[in-house]
Amino acid sequence: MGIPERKEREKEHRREEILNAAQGVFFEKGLQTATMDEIAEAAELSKGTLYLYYKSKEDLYLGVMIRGMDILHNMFVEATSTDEPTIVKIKHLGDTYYRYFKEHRSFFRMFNFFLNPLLHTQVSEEMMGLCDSGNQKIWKLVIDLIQRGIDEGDIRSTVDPAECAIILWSNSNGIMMRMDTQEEYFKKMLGVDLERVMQKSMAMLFETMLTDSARQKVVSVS
Amino acid sequence: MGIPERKEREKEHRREEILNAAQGVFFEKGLQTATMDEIAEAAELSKGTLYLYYKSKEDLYLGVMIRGMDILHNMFVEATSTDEPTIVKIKHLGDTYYRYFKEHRSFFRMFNFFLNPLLHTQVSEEMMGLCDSGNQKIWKLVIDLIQRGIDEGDIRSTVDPAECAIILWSNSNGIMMRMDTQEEYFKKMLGVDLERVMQKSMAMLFETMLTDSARQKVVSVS
Amino acid sequence: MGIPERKEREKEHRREEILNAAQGVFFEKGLQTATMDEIAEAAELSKGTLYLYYKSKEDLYLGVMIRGMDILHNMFVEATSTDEPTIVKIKHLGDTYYRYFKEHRSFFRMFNFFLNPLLHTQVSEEMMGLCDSGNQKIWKLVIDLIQRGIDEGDIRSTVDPAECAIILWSNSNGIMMRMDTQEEYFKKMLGVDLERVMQKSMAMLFETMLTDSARQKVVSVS
Amino acid sequence: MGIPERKEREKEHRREEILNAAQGVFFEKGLQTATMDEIAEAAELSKGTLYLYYKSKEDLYLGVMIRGMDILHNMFVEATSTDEPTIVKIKHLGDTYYRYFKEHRSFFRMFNFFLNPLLHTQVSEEMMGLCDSGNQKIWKLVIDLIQRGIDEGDIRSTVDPAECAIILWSNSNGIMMRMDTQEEYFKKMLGVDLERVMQKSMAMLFETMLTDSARQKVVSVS
DNA sequence: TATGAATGAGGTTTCATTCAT
DNA sequence: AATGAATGAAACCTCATTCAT
Repeated sequence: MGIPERKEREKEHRREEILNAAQGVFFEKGLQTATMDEIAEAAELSKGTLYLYYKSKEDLYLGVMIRGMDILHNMFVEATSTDEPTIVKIKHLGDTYYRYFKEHRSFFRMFNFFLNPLLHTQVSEEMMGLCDSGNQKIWKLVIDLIQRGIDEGDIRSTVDPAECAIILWSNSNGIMMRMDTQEEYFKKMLGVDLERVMQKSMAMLFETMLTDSARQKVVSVS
Repeated sequence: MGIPERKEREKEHRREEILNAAQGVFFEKGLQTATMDEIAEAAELSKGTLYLYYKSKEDLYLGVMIRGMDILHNMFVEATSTDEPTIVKIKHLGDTYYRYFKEHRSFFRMFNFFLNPLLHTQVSEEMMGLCDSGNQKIWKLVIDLIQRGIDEGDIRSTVDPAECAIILWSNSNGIMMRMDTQEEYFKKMLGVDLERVMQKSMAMLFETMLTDSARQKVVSVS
Repeated sequence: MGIPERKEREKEHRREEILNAAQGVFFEKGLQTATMDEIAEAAELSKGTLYLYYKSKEDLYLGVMIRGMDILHNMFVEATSTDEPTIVKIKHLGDTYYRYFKEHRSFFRMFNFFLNPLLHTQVSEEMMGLCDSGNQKIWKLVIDLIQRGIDEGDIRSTVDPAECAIILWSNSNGIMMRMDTQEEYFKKMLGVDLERVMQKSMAMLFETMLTDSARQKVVSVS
Repeated sequence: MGIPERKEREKEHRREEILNAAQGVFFEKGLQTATMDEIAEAAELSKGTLYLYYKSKEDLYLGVMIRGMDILHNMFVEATSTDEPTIVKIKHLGDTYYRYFKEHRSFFRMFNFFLNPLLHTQVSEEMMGLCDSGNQKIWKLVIDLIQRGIDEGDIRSTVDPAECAIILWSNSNGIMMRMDTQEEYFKKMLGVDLERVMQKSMAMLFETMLTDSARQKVVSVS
């Protein structure tokens, strides 16, 4: 009794070790450039063994990406585990996503990279399922919070919480992608400081969602 | 008399034919999966000839992408070549970008794909220069129009036109990227119609930029 | 017990098989004309496997060449493992090199071909190291023997053994290169028998090195 | 009358220009690495035109090489156009060849490179003929001079002049080839100064050829 | 005569994946 | 469970030579 459990634990442990190795390689090289040889070497395992635990290179990539999603989720949970007003928490979510971008740039990149469907043709369904549910968890957290903002009267009742979440995310994510790869270019070409742009646009979007009564609270807080 | 000119025309024509072939292949397969063999076959030319006209696969890719940028630019020019009020033209730009997304999806994808710098290491400087200038032309057009909106008193003078353009674009582009690959998914998972989201978010952003006096004009127009 | 050893043996065996195949192709076609496809086919292996064992075509070439150097070294060792007088052994070295030229012509060619540094840019450092040390071993053997000839009073003490070795080799090697490619040509054009030329020139060089006392020994021997 | 001659002159002039261009490229890159494109560009002509004047890249290579042979021949003629004793002239030939090696290194290399028959499969018969006759002219000059040395009683009558020429050339050429590519290597590995080796070996060979009476002349001269 | 566009076979090398052990 | 040798298709690119104009 307990032997299969131990085996299971060991297997899980090995999966994590492989993921550690893959993470290092993917961070440095990206999906296309990374090779299974490099990952195997980093994991101090044979290439064959990798395939024992993950069905394809892309599955491995997704495995790492899911880690990144978990990190973001945890950061979101933490950011909203205070006893501040909901409206402030929502603001914190935005800040937190920006912090995620800054501190976990490689995960941010992986995530955006993988949105391109042409680039993952070998993903297994299981992995895709895991990925979806991780994704969903995050959206749910954000949407629920916005809903609560509505319920509490700080966000206009005309706002659809899911739509709102998407807008906030699309906007900030879009700018961050530019920050990631073209911050200099925008600075030179248009004389624009992307970080400031993001702050302003987020503020702008926030404000349009707030009820009149909420606006004053936020002003006094920030 | 005119022989070198004809030669030049023929050469340009051949470049276009190659681009046609490449476009078909890239649209279907993407940069990574497409092969020079396929493009050569589609162009009914030898592979060597391709390299006579374009220095690398990535240059060819950029060549196609620049077509897409030209198309967008032309659509923008057309959309603003009316005698409507500036503020309405700005609104049209947004609609036009959405139409571009709908009607020239593959170009839209190429463009977003190429923003990832990891994926183009073989681009020639000339081609990159062409690409940059095409890009710049579009930004300039949008920014100039916003500036005019400010000058005419319809857009708040506190708005920075470049920042404003970036915000509008980031937001719409971000949502379109989701529409492109995950429209169904968002519908199922969150019950959200992304198209509606985009319309709403654009409207929202627009509104925050308008001066009080302008708001009434727009309302009466739309 | 013994399993890793057997694996190692098999691996070494495979390396040898590949070298066998490469040798055949290089002998026939030379470095430039030989293709990895041909070698792979000759080895009845996939091209990829070749690269598993050798890093480049040039490494493979060096691998074959090192065989040739080993053969020559062994012939030299054998030629000097008699109990004849040193001075006679030195003479035997010359004869042996000529026999090497006759019996291992292709190796002789490879060796001379590879002296041109323009033609090998892809050689790995390991392989180059092996090559150098093989080369050195041969020079050492010759030089040591000449030194011994000096010590024993048969070769003049004014002779520098390394210089002497170089002179002997340059001379014979130079003539052999002509024999290899232009024996007929010299016969027709100048009525000269290159083989005889080589014998004579070697004899001439030998004689100038000998001490007076040694000359009589050699005369009585040959 | 005169028009065909002028045409012929112009054609010859164009051939020379092409050769100038080819020489520059071959000197820098060697036969294998040089491309017809580079040569065409250097010649400010189209690639097609090159083939109008020379049948193949290798013919072009030979064309350049023949220039080098002419240079050497001229240097030899000049070196022997004095009123010094024949035996001194012969010595001068050796020095001249060394000067050729030093001052026209690229020609020296071309010449030795082209001795490898595997590397010229596309040479036309005409070109090969030109090459042979240039070669022959040089050998003849040397051999004739040696013969004169014999006739004048300075070189032993047992010496065959052609054989002697070959020996002298093989020896010096062999050492020069090492000097060209491995001078450092020999210095480090064996502590040998190749230049000194060459001087010594040449001196040694000379001496063995001289009659007793001639030896004293040389001593007094050098 | 001169052009230069077109060819196309061939070059080496890479790497995700499989499978016998 | 783990290995790692083997695969083989495909990748991008080059370049001597030809030929229609």
